[in-house]
Amino acid sequence: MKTTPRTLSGFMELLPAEQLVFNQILDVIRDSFESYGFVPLDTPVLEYADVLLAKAGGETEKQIYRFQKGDSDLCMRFDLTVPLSRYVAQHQNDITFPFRRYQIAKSYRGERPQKGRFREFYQADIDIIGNERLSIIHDAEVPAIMYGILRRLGLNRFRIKMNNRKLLNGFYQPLGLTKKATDILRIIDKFDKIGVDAVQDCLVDLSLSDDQIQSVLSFVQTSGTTDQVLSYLKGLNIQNESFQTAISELETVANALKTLGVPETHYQIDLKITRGLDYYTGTVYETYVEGHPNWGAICSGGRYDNLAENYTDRKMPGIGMSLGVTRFFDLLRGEGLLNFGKMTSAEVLVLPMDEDMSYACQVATVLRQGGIKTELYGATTKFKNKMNYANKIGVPFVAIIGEDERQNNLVSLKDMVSGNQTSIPLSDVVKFVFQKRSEQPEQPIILEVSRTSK
RNA sequence: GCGGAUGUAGCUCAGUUGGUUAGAGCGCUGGUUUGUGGUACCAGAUGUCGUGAGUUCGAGUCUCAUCUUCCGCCCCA
Repeated sequence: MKTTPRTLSGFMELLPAEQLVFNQILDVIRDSFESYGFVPLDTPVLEYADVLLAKAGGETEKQIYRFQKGDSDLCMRFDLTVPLSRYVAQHQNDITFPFRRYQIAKSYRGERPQKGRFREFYQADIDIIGNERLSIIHDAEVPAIMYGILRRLGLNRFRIKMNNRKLLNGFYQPLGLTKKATDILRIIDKFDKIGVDAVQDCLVDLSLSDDQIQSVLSFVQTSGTTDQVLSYLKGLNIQNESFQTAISELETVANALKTLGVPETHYQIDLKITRGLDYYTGTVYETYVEGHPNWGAICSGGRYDNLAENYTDRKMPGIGMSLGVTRFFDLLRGEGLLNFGKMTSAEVLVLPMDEDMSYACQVATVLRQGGIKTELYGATTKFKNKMNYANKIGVPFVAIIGEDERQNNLVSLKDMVSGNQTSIPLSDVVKFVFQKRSEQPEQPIILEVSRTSK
């Protein structure tokens, strides 16, 4: 009896064509992060349980993968932010602030798998950590990076929604709702999902007065352009330091976003955005893909005053955002919006006609040394099968190597899309491939999200 | 943790009130084509019907149990 090959539920595994696209996405993210001067970080998957759970509440403990090995009580990381705070606290004397790090890595949560929810998943995190203070400009810089990434991936119809936690604190205090603010925010967070009526019912259950409910509902439902929302907020005339600070911060961030290259069509102030329950203390973001409200936020984050408070007395404010890559990929794939095609990373497949491989090897070496990803076909089979292989893996060019080519130091290069075949001297083949490559338009990774969703 | 579904070929799925030999499309293999793939035509292979028990002359089909996967809820630090 053979063991049935299988993987754990909630652990994504991809076929070659998909994995290539997934890795392209990771490449774009990594390259974008580095273009803004972020440094890579790679913390361990396993950490001491008491370190990772220094702050955690009940739900975290339920979902975390935790086990004993010898006398050690170990946990698998459930996000990248807690390890970051540990890292920053541990190495604070060796780090130069503001510390800009990115980390693209897997995290683990033992929750019930569902659509777009995995037990092992990639997150792409960026954070900027300050020492005692951190400029508000970074609150605009971080979402600008995420905007750039999504655009580079080929996504156009999305919007980064933002809010400010100080605004919410400042709003609820004069209403006498400070104690209930956490519960209210949790309900408001579901607004787009459950609708205004259900929200109202929930607020009634919290025993808010009718006046309070009306105030809350009309506040969170305020929408419009950035300027409109800002003037609405100013017009409320709430004389509360927190509230006024928030307005000024939102205004600063909105203005800075423009100069950082994010068009107004792609961000907006949305007073329904709350993000989590504690932890965040200033700007908060959630990014939604238009036409896919059921996807939820694909990329979110915000500002926190005190990143490493569980590990050190030093106060380290930070701003960060996280893109859930596994989830994002899975949702895109489910809608058929990913551009799969190739099953190889090679640009050229060298196909020997006969069993004499020496010239074929030479051709492959020339191509590789010229910076062209090249695969050498080694199996002895009928020529038709070799071409069939080339077709299946989706390689753009095939270099056919036979008696004629060998005798004359030529390469017969076939363009697998057009079917055209050209005989080229070996010395020119690298230049020729570069030429062809530059003539082809770059394919977007994500196909335009244009269909209307139901 | 609570609730609802699902399981038949590699994949997506049909399969009648229980009836004798288990079906399609796609994919796969081979051929038409021995230095040229995609399209077309022809041929072929592939199943413990999730698993175990029960009812029955007879179970893919009905009953029970169990496992798997999926979808809501909770939660999302």
